Amino acid sequence: MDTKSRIIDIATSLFQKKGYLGVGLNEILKACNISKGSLYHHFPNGKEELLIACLHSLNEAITTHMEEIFQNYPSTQAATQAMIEELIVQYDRDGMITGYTFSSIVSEMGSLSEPVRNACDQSFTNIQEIYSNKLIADGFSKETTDSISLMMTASIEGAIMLCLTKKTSDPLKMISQVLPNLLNSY
Amino acid sequence: MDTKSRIIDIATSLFQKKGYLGVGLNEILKACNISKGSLYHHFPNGKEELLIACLHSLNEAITTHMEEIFQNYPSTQAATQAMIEELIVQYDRDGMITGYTFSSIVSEMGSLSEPVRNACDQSFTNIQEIYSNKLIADGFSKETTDSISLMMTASIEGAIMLCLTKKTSDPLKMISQVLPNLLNSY
DNA sequence: CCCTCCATACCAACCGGTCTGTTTTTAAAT
DNA sequence: ATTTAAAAACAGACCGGTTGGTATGGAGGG
Repeated sequence: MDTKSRIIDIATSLFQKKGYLGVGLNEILKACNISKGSLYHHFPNGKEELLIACLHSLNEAITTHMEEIFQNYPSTQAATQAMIEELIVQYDRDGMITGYTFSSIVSEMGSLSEPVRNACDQSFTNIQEIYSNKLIADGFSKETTDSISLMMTASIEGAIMLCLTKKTSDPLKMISQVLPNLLNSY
Repeated sequence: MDTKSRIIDIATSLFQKKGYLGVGLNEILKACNISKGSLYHHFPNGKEELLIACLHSLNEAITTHMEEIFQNYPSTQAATQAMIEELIVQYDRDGMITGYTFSSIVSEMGSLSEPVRNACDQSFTNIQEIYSNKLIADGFSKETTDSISLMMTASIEGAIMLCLTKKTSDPLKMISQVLPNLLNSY
């Protein structure tokens, strides 16, 4: 794997763990075993450019992974539960959730950097669209689809936040149980 | 108002806007028009002690405010919609939501400082309990109450995050429309 | 020879925090 | 009521360390 991709991968993980401001350049350099010159060769505009590259990479990883899940399950409900189950397994194993959430980035940088905010916006939109497509396939109306997909995006994101706060995967488990009720209520 | 309370108020707002690491001590000092000596007189353990004081203050403000709303409305549904409406008004006016969310703090500091994480946990628990009490009063069963109140906490928190990301209050509006469906599905 | 890639020394700015000294307030003693 | 001592509150210089970022130079392959 080439250096640039390795930097992005490692930095992505670090940013997700500790937030943008929580990670220093030196920490990234050490984790990647590279020098400052190398980093600034691949990312001439510095840390923020790296962050945006990480967000794009993360966005693609999430999208492809979710699409794979949503292809392999017959209904929105089944796919969603499988996806949440994966998040739970990952949390119980690693004590954190990488490769899905970027709330920390948004809340830190959303008001400071438009490019960063846009990248996060794009990711949320993609996620919600995956829900929407499956809901449409399930036969829901356009309006209902918009409502449910947004509710799913928001509640799962919120549940992840609650898991990190409460140091347990219970919130995600509970959401996974509640979402079917929402789907059946339409 | 005494100096210490003023520091807490101003710092709380700054922390919510820019996150913990995004605000420097000097910025706080300038905003409060005080000196470093004064700050360290009131908070001998420095920045983190100040943050925790802010979280406690915020927790109390949220709790009392929500309890007031939930007393003045007959049902969970009405109270929740009124509360979300307030959030929307505030967002459309100020472009941000202060006095409710602390996701930024959790995602930055949750894994670094146990006291901070505990303070945030306490706040989430309090919020959820306000929902729960009203739901019980509405006649929901204990189990159902736990599910719904968690769903409400998570989805509203997530919706706030989406509002900040997308720079529109639409997500909160949508959640406000969807939540009644959830309540009626039990 | 040039261009990609990397390494390192260096920089000003800022970080949170400490220290010392001064002002202001409080309260007890006369 | 006045004096006085102690304590609370505040001001600002100073500190080591770190931050993100730059400039320069070298290695290596086409």
